[in-house]
Amino acid sequence: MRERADAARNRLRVLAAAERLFGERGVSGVTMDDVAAAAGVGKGTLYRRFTDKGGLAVALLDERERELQQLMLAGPPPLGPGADPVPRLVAFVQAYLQFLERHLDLVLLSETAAPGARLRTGAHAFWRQHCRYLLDRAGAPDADLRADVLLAALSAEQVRHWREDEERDAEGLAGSLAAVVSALARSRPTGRAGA
Amino acid sequence: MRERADAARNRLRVLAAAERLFGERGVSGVTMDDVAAAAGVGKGTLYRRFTDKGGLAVALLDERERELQQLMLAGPPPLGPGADPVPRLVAFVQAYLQFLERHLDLVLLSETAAPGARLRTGAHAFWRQHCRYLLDRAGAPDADLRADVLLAALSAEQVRHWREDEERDAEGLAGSLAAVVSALARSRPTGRAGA
DNA sequence: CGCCGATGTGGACTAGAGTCCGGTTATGTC
DNA sequence: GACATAACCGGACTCTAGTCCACATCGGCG
Repeated sequence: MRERADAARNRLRVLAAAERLFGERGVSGVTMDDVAAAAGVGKGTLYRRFTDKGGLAVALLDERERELQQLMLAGPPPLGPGADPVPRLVAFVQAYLQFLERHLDLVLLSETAAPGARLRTGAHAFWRQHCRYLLDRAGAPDADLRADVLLAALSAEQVRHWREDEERDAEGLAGSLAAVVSALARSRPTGRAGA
Repeated sequence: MRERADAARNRLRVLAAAERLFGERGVSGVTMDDVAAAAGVGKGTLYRRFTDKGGLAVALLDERERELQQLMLAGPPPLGPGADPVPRLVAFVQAYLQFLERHLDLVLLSETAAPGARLRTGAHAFWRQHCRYLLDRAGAPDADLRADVLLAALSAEQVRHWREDEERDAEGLAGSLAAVVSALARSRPTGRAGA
C-alpha cells in the first residue's frame, strides 16, 4: 500500500485548490491556511504531503517540467537529441526562459521558500545533468561547474530581475544568453583575452 | 540634525550586540528579539534602523565591504587600477571569494532575507558596476548582462553549495571561475562554436 | 464481517518576523 | 532655561509558517 485512497483524494484537492487560489490572488497573496481551508483539509494534512510552501510549488510545477524534460530527452532537435551540443544548449536556454516566462511566480516560490532550495529540487538536478553532459561534449573544461554557472544565471530571481526590473525583452535576453552559452562552451582561449 | 545622539548610541549598541550574538550562536540561532534584548533596546528601535534581519546583516557587512571596495578602487594591481581588465576581473573574483569565505553566513542572510534582496544592496551595485566596466574594457559584448551572470555565479547560496555541499576546495574553485571569467570576457567566437 | 496496526487527519499550539502607537527625550528657539 | 516639535523608543500586537499529537479512518487478515 503506497498511498491510502483518502490521502490521494486530499492530495488532489489540495493541488487543485492551490492552483486556483494562486491564479486568483497571486502566489504571495495566499497563505497556507487559505490553501488548507479551500481544500477542506487541516494544516497537518497539507504539511504531511508538501514539506513547505515551496514543496507545494514544486508539486504544481512537476507536470509542466516533465513536458519540457521529455522534449529534451526525446523531442526533435535542436532541443532534443541529434543536434550538436552548443545549439542544443542554446535551445535549452530558450526553452527554459519560456518556461520561466509562464511560471515565474511558482518557480520563484520553489526556489526561495527555503535557503538553498533552488539547488535541491529534482528538476534542478535534471537541468544540471543535461547542461553538464552537453558542455562536456562541447569540449568545455569544468563542465559541471560551468553548468552551475549557467543555471545560476537562469535562476528565477535573476531572470525576474532582467525581465521586470530592467525591462529587457525576452528575445534580446535569449540572444545574449545564447552568446554566453557559446562562450562557456568554448574549450580554451585562443590567445590573450582582453587588452 | 541628521541623527540624534541617543539614536546613534543605540545604533552602535545594536550593531555590537548583533555581532557578538552572531559570533556566539551563529546567524540562524539568533532572533531579532535576542538582538534587541542584548542591545537593551526595544524591537521598534531595531526595525527603525535596520529594515529587517537582512538589513542588519548589510550594516554589519558594510565596513568589511568598504575595505575591499577601496582596494579595488585604489589598491595595487592586479586588483586595483593599472592591470589589464581580465587579470583585474580574476583578481576581483578571488578577492570576493575570500570575502565570502570569511562572511558567508552574513552574506547569505543579506541575500536571502527578502526575495530579490541580493540584487538590491548598494554593495551589489558596486560589484556590478566594476565588473561591467572591466568586461566592457575587455571588449566583451553585453558587458552588463555578463556582469550579472558572473555575479550570479558568486551568489552566497551558489558558493556555499560549491564549498560545502560539493566540498570543492577554495583554490580549485577560484581557478575554475577564473577560466569562466576569461571565457565571458572574450570578445567574440573565433570560429563556429560546437561541431 | 469485525479486529488491529499503520496511516492519515485536523486544528490547537509555538515561534519568530515585522507593525503600530502612546509615551518619552533630544534639540532649536526665544 | 522653558517651550514646541520632531525624532525616537519600547514592547504589546498581528500575521503566517511550520509542529505536534490525540483521534479517526483505512484496508488487510483471520
